[in-house]
Amino acid sequence: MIMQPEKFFRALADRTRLACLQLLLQERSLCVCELVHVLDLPQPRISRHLAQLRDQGIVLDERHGAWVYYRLHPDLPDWARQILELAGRADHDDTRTWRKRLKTMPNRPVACDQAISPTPEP
Amino acid sequence: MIMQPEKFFRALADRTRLACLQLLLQERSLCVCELVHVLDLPQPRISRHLAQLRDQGIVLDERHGAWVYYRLHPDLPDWARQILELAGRADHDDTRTWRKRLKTMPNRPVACDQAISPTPEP
DNA sequence: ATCAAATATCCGGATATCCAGATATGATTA
DNA sequence: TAATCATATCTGGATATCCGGATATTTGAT
Repeated sequence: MIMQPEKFFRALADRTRLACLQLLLQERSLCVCELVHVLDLPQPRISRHLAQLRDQGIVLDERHGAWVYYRLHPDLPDWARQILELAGRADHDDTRTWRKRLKTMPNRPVACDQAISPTPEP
Repeated sequence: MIMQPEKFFRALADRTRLACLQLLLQERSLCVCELVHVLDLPQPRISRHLAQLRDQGIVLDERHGAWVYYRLHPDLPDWARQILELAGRADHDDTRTWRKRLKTMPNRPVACDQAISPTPEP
């Protein structure tokens, strides 16, 4: 897979996409509803941007039942990952806020590489 | 100076600007006509993009006689510099080509931090 | 088969971006 | 002062991008 810096930067040049990618860098994989909750943005907007990232080979999606989990594409070149990392450090405040919201998300589905079935209620 | 990653990425999301910045990272400072020669692009286009980068605090301009020399803004945060560095490594072929063109540029003006006066013809 | 949840896509419209070409400004030289 | 080189800006038009809201689609449960 070829990944030109110019294209990659264009992908990062949007609030929503940048936020999604930084979250995906930290948490191994997230489903759409988690991103919607954490970022507090309309679902179609998240989906649209994720589709864009998928089409560019930046993220990968994987369906598990009703949920679709996204993660950084395994073949994403190192330089691209490192750029994300640097950006994450630059707006550290945001990422910390997001992390907190993720932890307290109600009815959060389980991670896709841990199980398939939805959250069992106690 | 505040520099948000999103804004910075937007600045890099253009062929012309990205090329200028990578050149400025390698060569300490360059004037418009050098960039025009190396990148082989119309002068107004280079000027326009440099102005954009200046307005965002990414580069700094300094007039020396008829020439205007640009360089990366000294206050540009480290993370931003490192991102440029990584991008430069990613399209190494381009940067090498540019470097060669710069070396062979005819009537190249002297660097702004070495002298002020225009190129003395032998 | 029906319903609801999770996700994806379509449709307009508003806005931003990029460019080429013309022209203006500023500096140097004759 | 006139001419010229280096650089900057303006103008309009083509294209891209982003968004909200409506609507499909897919899936799991009843």
